[in-house]
Amino acid sequence: MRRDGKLSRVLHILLHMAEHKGPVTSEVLAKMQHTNPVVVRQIMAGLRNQGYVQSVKGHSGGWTLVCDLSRITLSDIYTALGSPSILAIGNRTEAPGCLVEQTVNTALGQVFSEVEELLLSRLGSVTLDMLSKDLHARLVARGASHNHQQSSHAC
Amino acid sequence: MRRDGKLSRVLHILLHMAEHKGPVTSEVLAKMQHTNPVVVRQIMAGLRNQGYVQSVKGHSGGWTLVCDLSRITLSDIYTALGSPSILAIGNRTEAPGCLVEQTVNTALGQVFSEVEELLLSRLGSVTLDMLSKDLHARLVARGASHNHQQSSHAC
DNA sequence: TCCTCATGTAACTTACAATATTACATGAAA
DNA sequence: TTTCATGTAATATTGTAAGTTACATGAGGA
Repeated sequence: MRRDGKLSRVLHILLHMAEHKGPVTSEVLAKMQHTNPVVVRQIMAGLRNQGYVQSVKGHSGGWTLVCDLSRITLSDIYTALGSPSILAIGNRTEAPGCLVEQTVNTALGQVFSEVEELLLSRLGSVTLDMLSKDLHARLVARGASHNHQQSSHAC
Repeated sequence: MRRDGKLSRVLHILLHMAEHKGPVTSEVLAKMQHTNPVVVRQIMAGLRNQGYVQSVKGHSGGWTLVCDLSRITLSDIYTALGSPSILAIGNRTEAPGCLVEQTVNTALGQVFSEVEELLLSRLGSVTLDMLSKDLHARLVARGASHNHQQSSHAC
């Protein structure tokens, strides 16, 4: 099954923006992800609507972070992306009136809800700030203590 | 993303078989699920390999349960199906050397593992027997206390 | 003013995995 | 020996994420 990579992708983008002074264009972000600028804009649209980032058109335009990283959790981001489906397995509903199907779907449905709840709660316990601090620790560990302008995560 | 419905499907099949004396053909099971007999055989192959069901060819052949329902959990079934992917969201690996990507993937990876662990543990806590008892409770609740031969879950 | 840069978005194409179908082989019972 | 049923490979269909194209909008700069 094909897995939705939007969350992973947008976090990569946000961390990059946090390291960068000034706006970043969709084209730069797209190159970083080996994808298309339009895909970047589509993903970022949700974050813009929530006010987490800002986009500016024209010369020296692009995307800028406009939020406090310590106040945004991964579940906020997940929600801004439109809460894509979490589970790759699900219930069939071929015979809605069938008691057997109802039995199965109720049992599985309870398990699935519990799992989704855990996922959201775990995502809610991680802030972007925590990820950013983790990134800096990795940069130091790699010995990449140059200034950020020509930082070592060109990707 | 398209969700894998094998687990839901195979549980429906197993509960049906539990209600039925004697072998059931793939064709009957397929009609019940509004699908194709070949799909049923493919799904059931995994269960047969684990010894949970038996298949017999030719006249009055078909599928039979050959296990104690109280000793088989939903996670056993899930495993017999080949442990299909659980999560619909995942990490991208466009830039494996990138520290940003490593940071993001590590954080998400931990969450994902925890979630998968919970799912397997919850599936492991439900036996087929429990589902079967639940089904009977529903049959009684509907007032379908006729004999099982012409039971009300024709689907 | 006009040109260039950048986003905004709809429409369309591609890629891929789950499901469905076809075709034919195998083997058991009537 | 005919019929019924499974076993399985090969192929087709379908649903969805991702990628692409095309064009509109709007903000500087020459």
